[in-house]
Amino acid sequence: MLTKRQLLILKIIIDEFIDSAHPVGSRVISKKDGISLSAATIRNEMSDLEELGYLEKTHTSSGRIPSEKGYRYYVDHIIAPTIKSSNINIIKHVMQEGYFEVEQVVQKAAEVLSELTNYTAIILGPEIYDTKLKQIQLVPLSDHSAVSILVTDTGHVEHRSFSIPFDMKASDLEKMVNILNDRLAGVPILSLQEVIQDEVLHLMKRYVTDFERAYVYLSKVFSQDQPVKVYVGGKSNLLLQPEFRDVNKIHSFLSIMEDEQEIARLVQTSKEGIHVRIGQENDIDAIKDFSLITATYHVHGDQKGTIGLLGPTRMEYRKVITLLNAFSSEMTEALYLMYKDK
Amino acid sequence: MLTKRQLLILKIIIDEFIDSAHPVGSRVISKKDGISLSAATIRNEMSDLEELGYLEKTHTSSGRIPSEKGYRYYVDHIIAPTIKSSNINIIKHVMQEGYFEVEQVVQKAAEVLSELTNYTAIILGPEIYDTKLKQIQLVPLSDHSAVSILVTDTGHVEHRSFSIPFDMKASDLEKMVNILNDRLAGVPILSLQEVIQDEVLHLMKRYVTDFERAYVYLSKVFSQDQPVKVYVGGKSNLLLQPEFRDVNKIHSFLSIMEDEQEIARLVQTSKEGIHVRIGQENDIDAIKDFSLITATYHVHGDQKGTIGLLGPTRMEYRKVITLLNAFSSEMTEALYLMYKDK
DNA sequence: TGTTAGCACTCCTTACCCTTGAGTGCTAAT
DNA sequence: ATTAGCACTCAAGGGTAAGGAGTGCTAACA
Repeated sequence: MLTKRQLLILKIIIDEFIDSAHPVGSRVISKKDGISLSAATIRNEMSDLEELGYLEKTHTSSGRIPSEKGYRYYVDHIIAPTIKSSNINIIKHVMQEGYFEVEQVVQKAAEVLSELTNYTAIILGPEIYDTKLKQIQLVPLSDHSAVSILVTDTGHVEHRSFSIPFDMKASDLEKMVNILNDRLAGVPILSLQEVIQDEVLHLMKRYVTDFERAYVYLSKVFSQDQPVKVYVGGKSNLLLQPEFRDVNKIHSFLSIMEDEQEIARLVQTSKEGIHVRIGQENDIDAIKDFSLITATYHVHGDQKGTIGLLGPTRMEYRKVITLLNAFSSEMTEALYLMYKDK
Repeated sequence: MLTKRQLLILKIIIDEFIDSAHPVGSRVISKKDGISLSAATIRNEMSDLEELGYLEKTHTSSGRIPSEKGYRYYVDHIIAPTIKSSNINIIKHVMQEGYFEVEQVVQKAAEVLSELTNYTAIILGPEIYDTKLKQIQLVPLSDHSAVSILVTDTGHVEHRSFSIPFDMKASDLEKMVNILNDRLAGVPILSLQEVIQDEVLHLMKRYVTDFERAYVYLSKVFSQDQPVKVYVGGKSNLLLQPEFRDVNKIHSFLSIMEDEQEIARLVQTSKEGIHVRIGQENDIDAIKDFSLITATYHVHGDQKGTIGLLGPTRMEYRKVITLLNAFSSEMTEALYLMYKDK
């Protein structure tokens, strides 16, 4: 257990390092307001804190920088109790500007979030666990091609073009769509394939000539190729941080950011609420010297989305956590208003 | 007019510099195959070429690097005659893997193109000049909200959610959509607004109660917010080039790449075929020390798209032009096959 | 007249040394 | 328990010297 004084010194060092990115020396601390100790005393305390694993040195005679354990302690015990979900007006304002699409809200949130922090914002669109099919539409484009359109009860639209076998009758196609609409409306998106197999295929067999081949074409419509949508804001913002003086680091970082599904895996979490992952705590090697803070938001009660900020381990934890808290609830509210009568 | 020997030397210097990114000295050239001149002679020629504006020095006693005028000459007179649109098999293979969406073809092309060159690929989706409206659909989600869906004759789908005024009758809404479909099917997307104003509004006035307010809501559906779709592949690839040793350059480059509409403006051109823009020739300041090579491709004869590669002025012009030629025709063919019966 | 060898000169790059300053750890005094 | 003092360490920056790549010019040569 740390003494009150060690705690204070640890806090000062981390705050200072977060601000300046330079190792913090004993003299700087001794001059701080609220500190009436000499540099020598501070040095002793710092030496103890290093032995306990909360601080590190970059070389023998350098000042101290926080270790990951230090950051962890800082997040869990020093700032956590002081954070309150502040309802910043700007955010409320931005989030409720009368958008009509989830996409817009989420994209805007990512941009604003990144701008406010200079870190990279990553937002996962609402998951589709609980969305249900509202309607299937089929728009013929020509004799041999058509677009199929799926609409969910949340207003999300998926579409896909496909070819129609040469000898297939238009009337059969129509029958298929009718059957599908009749049977599939209200079915959760994730169960579509299953319900089709169990309940719809035998019906189609009865009414539709040559249905097997037709189904091969239609089934493409139901294959989800993109499980979650990923929105990223301010990739280049993060590169302003002094941590990126090294060009190789920039490149490896950007390579990761090009793979959306990798990003999704990175951010995804089962936990509710705020989740802080510091350095090595991250699952993916490539960002083991970054910190990632995520929060969840909700649409319509059941659908969950994730909103996160990726920055250097030397991150403004307090600010980011406060912001994420605010965004999480504002987004939930904005999306609730959008769907309140659906 | 350059002598044959000057031409040869200019070509060697540019080829060498493209390859190594280092200034080229007279000795290196004198040792090349096909050169039986001493370094001193080469030096005289180089001096002349510099005076003519085709070469530059980085400092008084350095080797030569090509000037932009040099690159321009190289592109126009040295390599241009030797380029033939090679039908590389890999490209054909990649481009015709049985995609069903334009999006997929274009996105894939951007990725492959960047991978083959280590430059950044930028592709503008087919322009909508000539696409026509196929159908408008309205899917009600609840009493007070609905999704409207526009399908074009090329299978492109646009959609938008909107709220329904509380006191509006469902039957009125249906009437509106019927009128719209009846009158707008086959109308070019770009003329939609106009045709609505001229031909549709007075019809609606007759049949639909309180149509003015309804129209306010519906009109949102017809506003194009994204004129062209932009696909980018391999942003980070380009950063591997030695030109990016300077971190500031990286940052300014990435900032540009975040603004899709800026990119679109950058790449857009009215010219058909291959178009090479070297350094200062580019419209936008931010990339005045890059080169941009673009080619056009076609969908369905009339729609035009642009496909481009952005790299350092020290670009592998020959390779890129050959590749773009090949991709341009392969994409045109792949997209033609997709739509041949529409 | 075109080509070439030779040489002095320029400038970049790298290595090395030296100095400076920030910071530590330890000891002894308070 | 705290602090002043001091020796020590290391990074960063400036200055200089050596090495090397390359040029331009001159004079000789074919």
